[in-house]
Amino acid sequence: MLLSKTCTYGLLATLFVASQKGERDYVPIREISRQLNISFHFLTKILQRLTTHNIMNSYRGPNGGVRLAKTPDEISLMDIIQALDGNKIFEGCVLGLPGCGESTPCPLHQSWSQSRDIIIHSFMSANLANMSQEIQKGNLRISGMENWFTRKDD
Amino acid sequence: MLLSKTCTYGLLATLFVASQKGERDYVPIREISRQLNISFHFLTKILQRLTTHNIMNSYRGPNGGVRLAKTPDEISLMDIIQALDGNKIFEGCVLGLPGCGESTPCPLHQSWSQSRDIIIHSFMSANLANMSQEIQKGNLRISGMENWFTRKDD
DNA sequence: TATAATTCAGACTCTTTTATCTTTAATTTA
DNA sequence: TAAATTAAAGATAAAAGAGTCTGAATTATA
Ligand code: FES
Ligand code: FES
Repeated sequence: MLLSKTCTYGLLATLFVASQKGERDYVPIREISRQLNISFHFLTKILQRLTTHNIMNSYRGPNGGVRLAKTPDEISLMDIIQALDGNKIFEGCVLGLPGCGESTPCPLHQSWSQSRDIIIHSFMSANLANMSQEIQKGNLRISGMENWFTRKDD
Repeated sequence: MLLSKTCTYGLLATLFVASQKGERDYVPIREISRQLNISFHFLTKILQRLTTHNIMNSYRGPNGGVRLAKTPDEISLMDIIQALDGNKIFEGCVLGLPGCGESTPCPLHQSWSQSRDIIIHSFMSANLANMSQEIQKGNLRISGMENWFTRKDD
């Protein structure tokens, strides 16, 4: 897998928060958990990390929850991925050899570095503003059909 | 990580075997282990799986070891990757959502499917014949500098 | 036939990831 | 102040991946 579970959950949750309409300030984690069918406690930990990375703000107590720490156009998917998975996915040799570069290429370096650049560029240029618009229009989905059923709370 | 450790070890070992010169039939796993600095027993299991997938032939006893089951141009890197990591890497949504396609795209589908196609094409078109030539010429490396030191046998 | 070299097979341990459970702290509201 | 709501924090457990260990089976060679 390119992205860890932690990372995909973080991405989905952030996209969910970004695409929330309405005047309320904070979105409760429990609601995100239910809508996206992600374990509440697990999601809490993930969002805590996003909070410490200054991608989210959190607030405790009634009407509390999380919200974006910046405007949606200032947050790229790459920011979230790096906060949760680090950049070990994008740097380093795909075969695990020490070092990665044109000077000492492994057999996959040529094709991989090309693909990698495309992926990195995509993740950096994709920000929450663009995507949340499309999500609100219904052109993009951030959940499967499992949330047609309700998740049992944990 | 895109590829598991199992998979990268399998790729390196296969490339090593393919780039062996000489008239001997089988390459002992212990020698591959030493040259590539991979745990012998772990590598043994990996090569067993490649044997059952008809990528390698094995032979027991003195002068035994493994060899390619087909000619190098008949084995692509994709064959090895699929034998060891399956195709779950290449199929399915990068965000873990059920299903992946143009009809129900997730926010990363556009960029990911493009990158994915490039990667798949690279892995399918790269065969052992091409690569072992380059390795023998010294243009490609299949190990880091750790094999400048000897690995303690396990 | 005895011995050494080698793969095969399975159980086992260790580590990381993923997930759950419980308690604590902060905040609002009545 | 008391009660309810919510995130924070930590302990624990389950699952998967990575790696180790031991013994058995096969084969060549002396
Ligand atoms: S050296 Fe292997 S991917 Fe660059
Ligand atoms: S739907 Fe997510 S990658 Fe295709």
